[in-house]
Amino acid sequence: MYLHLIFLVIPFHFLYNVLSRRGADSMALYNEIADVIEKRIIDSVYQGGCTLPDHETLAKEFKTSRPTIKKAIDLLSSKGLVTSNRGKGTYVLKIDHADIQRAFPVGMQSGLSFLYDESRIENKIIKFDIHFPDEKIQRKLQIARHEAVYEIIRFRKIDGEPAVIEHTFMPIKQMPNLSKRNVSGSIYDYLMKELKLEFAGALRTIHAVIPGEYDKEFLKNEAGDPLLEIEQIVFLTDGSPVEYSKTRHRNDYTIYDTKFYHR
Amino acid sequence: MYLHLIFLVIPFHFLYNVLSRRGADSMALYNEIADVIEKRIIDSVYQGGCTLPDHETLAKEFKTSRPTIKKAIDLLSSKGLVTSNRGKGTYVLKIDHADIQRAFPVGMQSGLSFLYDESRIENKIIKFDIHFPDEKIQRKLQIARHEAVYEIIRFRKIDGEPAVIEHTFMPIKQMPNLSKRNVSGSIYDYLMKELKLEFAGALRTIHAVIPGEYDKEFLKNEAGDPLLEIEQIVFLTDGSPVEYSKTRHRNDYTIYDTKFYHR
DNA sequence: CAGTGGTCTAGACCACCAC
DNA sequence: TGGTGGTCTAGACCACTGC
Repeated sequence: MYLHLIFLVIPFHFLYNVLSRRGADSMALYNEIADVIEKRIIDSVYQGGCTLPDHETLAKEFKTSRPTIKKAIDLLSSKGLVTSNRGKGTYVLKIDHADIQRAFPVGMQSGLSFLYDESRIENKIIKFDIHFPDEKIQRKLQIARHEAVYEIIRFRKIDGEPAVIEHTFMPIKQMPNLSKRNVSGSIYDYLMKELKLEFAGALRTIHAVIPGEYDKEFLKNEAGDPLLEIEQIVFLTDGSPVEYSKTRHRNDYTIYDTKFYHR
Repeated sequence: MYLHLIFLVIPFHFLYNVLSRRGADSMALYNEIADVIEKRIIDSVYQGGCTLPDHETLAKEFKTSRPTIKKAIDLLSSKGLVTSNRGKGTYVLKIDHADIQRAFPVGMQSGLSFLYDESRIENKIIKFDIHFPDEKIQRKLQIARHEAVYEIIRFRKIDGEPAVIEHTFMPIKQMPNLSKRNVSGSIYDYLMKELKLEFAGALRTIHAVIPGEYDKEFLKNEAGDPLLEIEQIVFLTDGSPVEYSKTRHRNDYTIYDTKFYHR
């Protein structure tokens, strides 16, 4: 009888965790729940302009706690799918599904290697150099003037069509043996798979620019056709900058790169 | 003796909440903590490339729980100030303070009213019209073809210098009495203060465009000088779109509008 | 007043890292 | 093995909304 009582006292969440252990590679519960709710929104189970079920109800349905449901909904809110109002409920945004944003992958510069199959991309190296950084590069990469950097200019085509020009500075200390060969494919493939570097994020600034000589020569840019330039600093998970670059895009290839939801 | 024991059993967090009640207008605790930590980063109390104290330590310092500290750190992480690594710690990004991102205010189109004092902005209304929406506008604003919209084209100067041209569509149902007078100042001032509309967020797309006739005429744009166009759908807190617009910026005025941190 | 989302707690278990 | 961040719980109190 005594043992029986003790057994009943084991908390439910312990049993839950043991029975349906979240594996190493599996997503967090709040992530899975967010995905399910997102699918329901896309399938119009929850329709634009209507409210989601309240936290309590969702918590019961997914057999979890309110804070976990809250976190899932916060994710959807940051993606621009729903908006929460204290006292009123969480509304689904009315938006054409074709307009729902696509993520811009971190640390992939133009993101070409992410958006297109490797075989469709063609790289041409215009410059590959090592030298000491000027003041601006020192500041952007937070390095001293005696710490050398690679300077790389690459020109990339998609399906034979001119797409982007990248102008990149990277400190040599994090990748002492970078070669022209590494650079001829996806630099980030090399940095991630070979050097096992891990990326924290990227700070990006976007502007329109007047085509210069390189642009006209390589992008086959019509005179007066504007280019979109993305300037970025990419950071590693230890907080240090690993790249400062400017990437010039022909306008028709940039649409997926520049969609954001702002709260 | 019995009463004494009961008294000790009152949970600490209850006492804490009663003693230092978070007021109606005051920020959430995790927000205040994030601000304190951000200030320490800016003051180099926590330096770029170094780790923050661990969650436990911070929780003790701020007399709060670990999840609250975690939420504060997540905020800083999404702003691009720190990056967290399981097993290793939370690192401060090495970045020049001048580069730290500025927020782009929601629902303010170009954000001019936010960035500049009202007195420095000059508005000229080029078009103010009511008509039925074409298919694209129906889709962007998620309305039926019989629901009329305002079409507004405005040209704005800062300190006498041409800055932006806005081309805006708004459903009349949410603002039946919009007049040319409301539009001559900040539209959002009117929508927020008079109509008490509340905004959830904005979905934005950015691209470079070739100057058209309006642009050349009003922005005094040099031939071939590119413009940055921000296309956006703005949403209310009930999930309905309230604006679809395209805003063309002269490049030199856009720098603060287009800075983002991506994880 | 009931119902909603927003916040916070105290503690637990986990995965991952470095030693 | 000890320390880190990541996740989750069960429950609590709050502010805000709308009846």
